[in-house]
Amino acid sequence: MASVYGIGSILTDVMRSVYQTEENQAGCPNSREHCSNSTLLSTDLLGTSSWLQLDPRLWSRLQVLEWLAYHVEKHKYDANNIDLSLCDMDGATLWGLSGNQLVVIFGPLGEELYRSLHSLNRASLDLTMGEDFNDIFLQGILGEESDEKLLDTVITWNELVNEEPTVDWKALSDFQLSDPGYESAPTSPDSIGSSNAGSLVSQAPNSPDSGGSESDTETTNAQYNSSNEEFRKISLSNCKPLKRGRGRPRKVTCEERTCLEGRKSKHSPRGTHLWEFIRDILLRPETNTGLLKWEDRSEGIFKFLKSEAVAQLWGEKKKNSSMTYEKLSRAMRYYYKREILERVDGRRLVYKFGKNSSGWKLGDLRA
DNA sequence: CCATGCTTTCCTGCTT
DNA sequence: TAAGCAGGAAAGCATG
Repeated sequence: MASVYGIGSILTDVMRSVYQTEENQAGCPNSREHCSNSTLLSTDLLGTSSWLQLDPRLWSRLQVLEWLAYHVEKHKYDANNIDLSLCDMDGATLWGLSGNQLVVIFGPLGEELYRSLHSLNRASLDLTMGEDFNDIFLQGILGEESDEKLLDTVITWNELVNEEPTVDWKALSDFQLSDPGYESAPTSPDSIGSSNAGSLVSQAPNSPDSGGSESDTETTNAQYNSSNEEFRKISLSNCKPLKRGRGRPRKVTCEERTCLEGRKSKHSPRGTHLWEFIRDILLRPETNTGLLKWEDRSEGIFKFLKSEAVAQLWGEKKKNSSMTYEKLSRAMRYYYKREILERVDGRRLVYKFGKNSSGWKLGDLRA
């Protein structure tokens, strides 16, 4: 059993190995830490590391190890509790892991690692994008139960195929990076989905909620959605909603309701609002494939280019296949009163963010 | 259980 | 004529 401080030498070896690999692959890149192994190991571990200055998702494998070593040292954590074979990942992969996954891998230290990772990211993003963006990113980390199941699944699969019980980081990464709650919500086969081709989520008709109110239900979503149409057919025959004059009829049939009942979030933070959904499509070019465009970026004026497609995406997000632009626009009009949106008279499909909206201004993103 | 906020649905009338 | 807009009414649903 290695001593508490044994992690130093163990990680040193791993880091040296990674360092050599990276150096061989990319030469000796730009920074001091890549050019002086001894310097890196002696000083960077504790406090002045290159990882500290970077968004964690941009970390190299080496920087991930630096970061790990720093926390192991800092918390005098027993290195024997860590399977170093699981530490070989870059920052993007690391970022994709949920808190539970980090605990599974790193034991009690996982919690601290998770906090550290995301506080670092918050600090980094605060410099560049503003709080709203941070919230969006952080909200994507909430689907822990399903993540844990996925982790189990991946490990079990590897064991089944007689490999070392290592984690398929690529699979985990793909899942996580495409799963971050609301971040990846806008996915549909004919619009945004193409930009996410290959991800697990992009192939599913729905996507999680930014606020987490749905994010912990994703494990069951695919199951639910795959049988959704069947539920509809069955329910039409024996559980029709009662007729009424005006107002909102039941959206979910009784079977669907039964199916969904186990999916409620225990602690749903604020859900995603429509205006935030719209805003984030506008702000994220990779998901905005001709759906919306800025008419006047500085004034917050934007236009629907594919109104029905946006409505479909909103419907997907809200698990509502009957969403239309007409309904969506009604919700948009309610924002006028709350001054989240302002009217743009005489222009069809054009809206303007109001003073009670946030996160879209260029100043917000830079502040 | 209740109040509240945020939609969602339906509707009528109007405008483009 | 179709599509979109405006806004009232009523209901669903999550949350506190």
